[in-house]
Amino acid sequence: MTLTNNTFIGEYAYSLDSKGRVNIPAKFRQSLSDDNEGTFVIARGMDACVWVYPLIQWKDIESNLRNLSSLSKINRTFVRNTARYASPSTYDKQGRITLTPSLIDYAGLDKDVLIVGMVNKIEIWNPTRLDETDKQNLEIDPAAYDELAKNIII
Amino acid sequence: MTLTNNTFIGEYAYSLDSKGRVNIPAKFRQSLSDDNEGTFVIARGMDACVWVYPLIQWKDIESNLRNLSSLSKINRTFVRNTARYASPSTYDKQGRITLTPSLIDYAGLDKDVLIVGMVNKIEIWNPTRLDETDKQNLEIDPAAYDELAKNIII
DNA sequence: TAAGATTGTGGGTAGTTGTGGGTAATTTCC
DNA sequence: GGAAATTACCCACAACTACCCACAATCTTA
Repeated sequence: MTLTNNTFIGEYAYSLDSKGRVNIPAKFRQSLSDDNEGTFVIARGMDACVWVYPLIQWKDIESNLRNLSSLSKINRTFVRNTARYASPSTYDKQGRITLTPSLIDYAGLDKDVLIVGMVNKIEIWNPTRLDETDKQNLEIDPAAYDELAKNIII
Repeated sequence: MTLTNNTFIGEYAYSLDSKGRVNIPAKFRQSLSDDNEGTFVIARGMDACVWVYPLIQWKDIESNLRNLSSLSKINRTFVRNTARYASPSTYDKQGRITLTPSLIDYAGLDKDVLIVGMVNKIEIWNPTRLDETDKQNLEIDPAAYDELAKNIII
């Protein structure tokens, strides 16, 4: 059984090897549509984790970035911050992508990593950091959830 | 794996040699379409860095500049500043382009340089200056920045 | 339950990439 | 026109990356 293309849910405990490689869960790979050519784009997450986009998702972002004129300083800063830490990575015959040292450092990744499906992208976490982030997020203002309720039904 | 043609993302720490040459990252060269004939146009960046355009991208800019009427003073200044310091540079068999002394001076480049993919162009930075610029950019209006991010980040 | 297929993990190797320097051709300047 | 400086082209090497193979654990299926 496969869900919608390029859709990722669930959580997996995998390991990062000495060469900076992590496995992409088989279910995630199966969900990838062919036009991604087995390629993801890895980038800095807004939280302390690595974001992994299917190639065609990233191309959307890229074309939006392309339309921002570099005459404006805020545009330059935004494009730089977004593109700078992003890099394409195709998975090998064993289904692994290679992370960059810079991203491993940013996310504080160690041997054990947690891979989380975020529907349209994937997150790679250091389990300890995810725990900490979770605790902080418990303090989210209930009013914020009320606001969210206007936008989504579950 | 190849991304979109003439599209550059990621960050690379390379070095400028005694002859003023810098390597163009292999991934960037692979992304270059054939009609560029291995040629870039190097120019002054709006920040304290060197901008490196693929030839055909630069041709677009040229035709845009052509359409700016010289009746307006700001147009004249802008066209002059843009065109004045620009020069083409073809990479050698090892994939390196040669920078002009004027641009090396403008960007304050030393041995260690940082090459940053900016989607439609490349930036070459002195790492120290980029750090400083990053710090200054913290003063950017967060609301305006978030508004930008909201429309682009997936 | 047993056999086969799939999946996650580790490591070796050959090709690619980044960097330095040498030499010949070209340009500049007196 | 000739010397000096600059530029373009070539070669060499070390470090790294991508690709390949191997194996154990898990899941699937008959």
